[in-house]
Amino acid sequence: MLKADFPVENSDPRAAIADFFANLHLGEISTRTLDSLGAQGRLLHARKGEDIPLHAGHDTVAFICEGATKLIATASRQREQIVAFHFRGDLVSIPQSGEHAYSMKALRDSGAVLFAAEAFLKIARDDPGLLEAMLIRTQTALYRCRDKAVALGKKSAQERMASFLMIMAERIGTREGGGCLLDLPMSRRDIGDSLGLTIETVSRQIGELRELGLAETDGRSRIFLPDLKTLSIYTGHV
Amino acid sequence: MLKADFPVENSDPRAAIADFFANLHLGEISTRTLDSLGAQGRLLHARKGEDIPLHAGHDTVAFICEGATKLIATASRQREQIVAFHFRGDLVSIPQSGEHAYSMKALRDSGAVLFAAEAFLKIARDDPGLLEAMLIRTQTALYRCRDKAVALGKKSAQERMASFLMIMAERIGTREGGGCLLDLPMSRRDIGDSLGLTIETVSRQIGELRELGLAETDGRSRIFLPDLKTLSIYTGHV
DNA sequence: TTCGTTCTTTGACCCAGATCAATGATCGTG
DNA sequence: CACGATCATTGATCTGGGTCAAAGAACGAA
Repeated sequence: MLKADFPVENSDPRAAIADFFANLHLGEISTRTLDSLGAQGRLLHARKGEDIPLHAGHDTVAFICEGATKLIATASRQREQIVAFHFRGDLVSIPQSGEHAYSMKALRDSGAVLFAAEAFLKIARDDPGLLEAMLIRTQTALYRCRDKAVALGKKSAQERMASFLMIMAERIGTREGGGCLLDLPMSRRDIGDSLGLTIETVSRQIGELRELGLAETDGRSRIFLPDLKTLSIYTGHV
Repeated sequence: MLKADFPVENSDPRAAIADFFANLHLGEISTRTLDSLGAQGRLLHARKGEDIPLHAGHDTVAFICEGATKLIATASRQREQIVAFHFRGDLVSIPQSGEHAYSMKALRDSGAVLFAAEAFLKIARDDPGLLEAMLIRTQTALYRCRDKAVALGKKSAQERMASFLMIMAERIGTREGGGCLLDLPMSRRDIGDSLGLTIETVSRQIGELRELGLAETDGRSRIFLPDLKTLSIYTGHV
């Protein structure tokens, strides 16, 4: 099991990769491709809060095998925009150079397989299925990022909060009675840094949704959404 | 010539596609792939301000052959977030269904070849080079979108304006003396809808940059940036 | 060139959400 | 299970950029 014995810094990634593909509907994977990926990938585990070190000097491709992570773009000291959250089964690509510096941190104990993007692409070049899977995943990431841009550019604090909860409900929620139960791995600060808001505003917006009967909180991380239908009205979509 | 006789709604896209690949360093393209693309693609021209109709009911892939376009996500009536600007040589993928409705408009007289994403992918599946080109382009779009998310989430109006000008300088600017000359195809409203600001704020920020000696305007569209180095300090990056 | 329309600039004022400041809840640890 | 540290909530106040309003430029058409 991936989570068995932290901290593990390096072991054979082949099994993790096979698992990743087998469980996550990324389609068939040939033994040859698996061997190549196993040889190039670096499996590593990070405890909650720890940094997941990216390939220095190279673009990185990461498979998230287990846990939950945040991808952070640092605009300048003390201004960190969370660009995406990732969960089990997500595939992330991170540029080395560009406008901003990126880093990745574990929100829970997490496992990931990292590749230098170049090496990964070299393998994918010989396996159209892998290349296509990668393309589809990248498109999904792009579409999500565009949605985030709309939220950050055009939505009120309440709309952002409602959208965030709806997205999380879809990605990691569990149906519970008529509603949806969330166990959020990220802090209020993380939510704020993702939505372009402060922790205080996040807290106030959750408070308002609570008063509207659309969210029930339990501790720091559990949120129950009794009525997704009504909540969706508050997202500011058409 | 693409711009010869507007409005042209449909003609053989094969030549346009060949041109697109030949001029824009998308690598080699086989005759077979070109034939397939030619058979599936819809070449269309749009005058300044016109809508570029996307495939209804399908995800769309678009090659921008000529001109300049904006990709708009509509959150709700009267709230349009411009998700990206595209120029000659850009490759755009647009989802049909998702959180928001997307549309594409020409900022100048423009030519584009459109594909139903499914049909395009089917062709690309037999041409790993094309698939890889598509992947690279999609990654570029993702990286740009993340930069936009950082701007929208964490930057002040002035920083967004400076970043915008720097990005445009890189994409469509022409070096002129020690500085850079821009002929922006988009209106102040477009800039505002792209940066999450109002036209008034955009105008005021340009005014401030003018007073700082970092921008000289001439008419609505021409902006000369005499000192990119200093301007970059105002972008809010590290 | 002139006219009319549309786009841009500038000014006055306002508000959503940031900032500052406590207080209260939660949870990991010994 | 009690302590300390971190995280979340709530309240008071401030401000960057939005909104409203009115000139003033720029461009297209005739």
